[in-house]
Amino acid sequence: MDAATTIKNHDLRVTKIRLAILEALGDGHQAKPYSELQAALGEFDRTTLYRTLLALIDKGLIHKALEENGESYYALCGGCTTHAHTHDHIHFKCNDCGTVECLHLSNEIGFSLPDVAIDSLEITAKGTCQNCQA
Amino acid sequence: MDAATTIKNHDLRVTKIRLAILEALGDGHQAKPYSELQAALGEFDRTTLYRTLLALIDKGLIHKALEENGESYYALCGGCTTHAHTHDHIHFKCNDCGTVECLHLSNEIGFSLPDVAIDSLEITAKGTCQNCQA
DNA sequence: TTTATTGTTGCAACATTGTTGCATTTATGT
DNA sequence: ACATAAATGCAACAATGTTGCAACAATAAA
Repeated sequence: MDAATTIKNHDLRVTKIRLAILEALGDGHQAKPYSELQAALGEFDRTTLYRTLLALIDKGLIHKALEENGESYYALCGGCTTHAHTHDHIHFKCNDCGTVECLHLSNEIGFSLPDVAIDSLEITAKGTCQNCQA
Repeated sequence: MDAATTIKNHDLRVTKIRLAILEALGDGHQAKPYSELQAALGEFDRTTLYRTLLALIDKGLIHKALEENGESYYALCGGCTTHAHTHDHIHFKCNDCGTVECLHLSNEIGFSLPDVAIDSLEITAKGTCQNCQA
């Protein structure tokens, strides 16, 4: 399914910046920092980028993978999960190259905490990715 | 051990704002958002607060528990772990009251990812805390 | 294809947080 | 009490978040 169709299917109009953002987020398993999106989408107004990201998140096309040092990382939802907003994956950041990836978990993570009811989990692992391992 | 001694033991001079921050962070298992610290420490310059937080993190007295919506949450290290920067706990945020707590894990979380070497893990759980459960 | 309308965009403006440099003040050892 | 290195406060600027509003464009209907 192409990007335009995806956008339509999520109750959004097909516009230049929306196509551009989906294209900028690439193959879908890698999260891009805001600054990189801003640079790549320099032709559009900053506010428009801001609101478009909100809209895409709201409609379930993308998600905020993590926030680090005041910067947000965004990634496609489709690349990670079948159902939007069901993120059964973790985020991995390579300390060497800085790449942030959405990875599936082979095994379920199960643990419980006393006295609290857990709705959702966010897991960020840091280390060295395959490319950066000697 | 009182706050002043703790500060000294970490190679920092004992100053008003440092004592105030440690006091503001309270009993140690609860993380406070920056805005709350800023409000509580309004008598000090914003830059001083900023640099003091950096210093306390650097020396291992506090840690940044999580970042959410562009806001950082800080908590005492001592309340969570014996050794600074060894955070064998997760962060739990209550969706109702907004409280962020550092919680110990009774069981170890073990999982592996193919092709990457994991150095550290950050886990944030969201749900309902004991107080907010009907 | 033209029109209507509703969503979208760009601009201006302001708030908050992060960050650095520098002069002044303060904590601490001697 | 004094010297000195550390810590603070102030000014200034960058980046991101956020809102209002007028202009514009994507879509559906005529």
